[in-house]
Amino acid sequence: MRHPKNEIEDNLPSQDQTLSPLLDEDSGGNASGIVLKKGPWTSAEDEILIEYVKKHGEGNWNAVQKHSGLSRCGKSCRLRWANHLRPNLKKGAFTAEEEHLIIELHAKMGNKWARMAAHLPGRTDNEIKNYWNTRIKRRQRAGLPLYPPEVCLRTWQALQQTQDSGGSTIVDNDHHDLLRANSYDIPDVTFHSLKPQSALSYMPELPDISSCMLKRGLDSSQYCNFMQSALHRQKRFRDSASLFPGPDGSVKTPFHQFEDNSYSQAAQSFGTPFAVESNPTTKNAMSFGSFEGSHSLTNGNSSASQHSKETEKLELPSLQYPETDLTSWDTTIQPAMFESVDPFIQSTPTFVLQATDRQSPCHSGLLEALVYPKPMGPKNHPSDKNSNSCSVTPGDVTDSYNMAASKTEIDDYTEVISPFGHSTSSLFSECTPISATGSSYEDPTLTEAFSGSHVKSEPLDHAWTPDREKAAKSRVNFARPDALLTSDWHDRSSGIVEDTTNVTDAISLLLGDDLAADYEHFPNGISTTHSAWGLDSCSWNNMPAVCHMSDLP
DNA sequence: AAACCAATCAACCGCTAGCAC
DNA sequence: CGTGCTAGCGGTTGATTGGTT
Repeated sequence: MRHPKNEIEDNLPSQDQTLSPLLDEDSGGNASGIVLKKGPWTSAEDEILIEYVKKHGEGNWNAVQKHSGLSRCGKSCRLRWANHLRPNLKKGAFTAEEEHLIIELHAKMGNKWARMAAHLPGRTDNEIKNYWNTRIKRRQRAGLPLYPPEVCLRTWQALQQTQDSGGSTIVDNDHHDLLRANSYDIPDVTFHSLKPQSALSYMPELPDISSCMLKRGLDSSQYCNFMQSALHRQKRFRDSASLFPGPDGSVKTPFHQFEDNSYSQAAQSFGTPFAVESNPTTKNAMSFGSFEGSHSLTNGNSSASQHSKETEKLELPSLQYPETDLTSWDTTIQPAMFESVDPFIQSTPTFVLQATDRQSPCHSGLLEALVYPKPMGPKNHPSDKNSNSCSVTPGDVTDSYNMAASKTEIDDYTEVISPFGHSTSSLFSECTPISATGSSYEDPTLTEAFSGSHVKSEPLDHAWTPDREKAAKSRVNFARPDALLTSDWHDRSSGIVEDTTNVTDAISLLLGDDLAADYEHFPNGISTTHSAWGLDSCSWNNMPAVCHMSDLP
């Protein structure tokens, strides 16, 4: 207890306590006219409650006051017992394992604190909730993504697995509904590849992911700016496509993978009307609040009718799954994270398969969201510009695009800026462990660098050891977008990624061709040089298991 | 030393699902 | 089926603490 004032009152609540302003006015009183106390509990009250529960057991909380004389409402008693008095409660800070588990669980469940608490023995929903809210604040300030990238990827992979297990790219209605309940209302989009063998119908469930990522990683203007800019680039590129005719006269541009209507559909798939209006001058004309009918920003708890105000609330929901999908995590998250033999490699690399084979823009969207986490929070002040290479604001991005109207011009940029104001190099390092010396994903120095101010960093809770480093090197780091595009892991994925232009196309679609062009500068798409991206450090991937997801009920 | 600010935590509030009647 | 009660959940508030200026 942190209320010494009350600790002094070591006995039953005094009269002036019960008459204090903390008195429960509305529940106040009860049938017997006893005024119920509110506010901090005293140790004396605790003892009474403990005694009561010993005698009568848990439950029937409203009877506590009746039987024990405790001037507390049943609700308050239940809460006090559940959060502080019941046995086997674990006190103290969360361990690294617990924190990691919370992150995983939250990625899957969202703000289902009670359900999360069920997976953390000795912890209460309140504790977890407080921890998470603190974490949100911290990471917002630091401009860090809420989830480690690999969590997003695993979630995405699990999602894909769920879809694929249905034998169709079209998600079953139930799942679809569940996802939609937490996503923007984004129409399914069918993309047609020019290549007959890869013609596909892509029904992106990604919106759930992307919307979540958006919700947590991008603010509306940034995202809209980016999408508008990207789509504008695509359109512009298409318009000038004759400049790059292919051998058969077709044009190998990312955009030409899509039919014209797909263009606007693609934009619509992001819940925006701006695809049709590709004029960049309208870039700020919309906000997330204009997503009519969308209720996803509210964590899926609000009806579609509650829209405007609530959608503006800062809500950082999850890559939510129906809990029935826990099984899908068994084969994806748990082994990849916790076991030395990485089943990510053993299993079907769903993520890459879909991302590449289908040249899915939505994959790029996920990748995009993963690698372009928006520096959230109010501390995007000008000083940030000086902190590191994150030197362009979202608004500047569009400008940078305009300035970089040609590939040649782009080549002059030594540091290509992501649509969200990150350099292409920094954006990766922002998402991934950076230093070979063991700096974690939550490296405080990074935190400071990104935020431009000193903030409390996330705990360096993932101790790095040489053994872990070795183990990490033996596997693909899925936290790293580049890892998805490189390594012999590709070869295991049925050679699907042999044509890296496909990947580039997908990325190009999202990033815009100029950024993708920069992307192409890297061997195999993105640098495979471990040191360049800090692949040596992989703390998140080496978290020991608290429990396997397969053990979860 | 004082003022200020952010972080943390305990507790409350409103809402809802489940259940019994 | 409707009503009332209870337990539980998630969001929010407010007190306290600790760090910084």
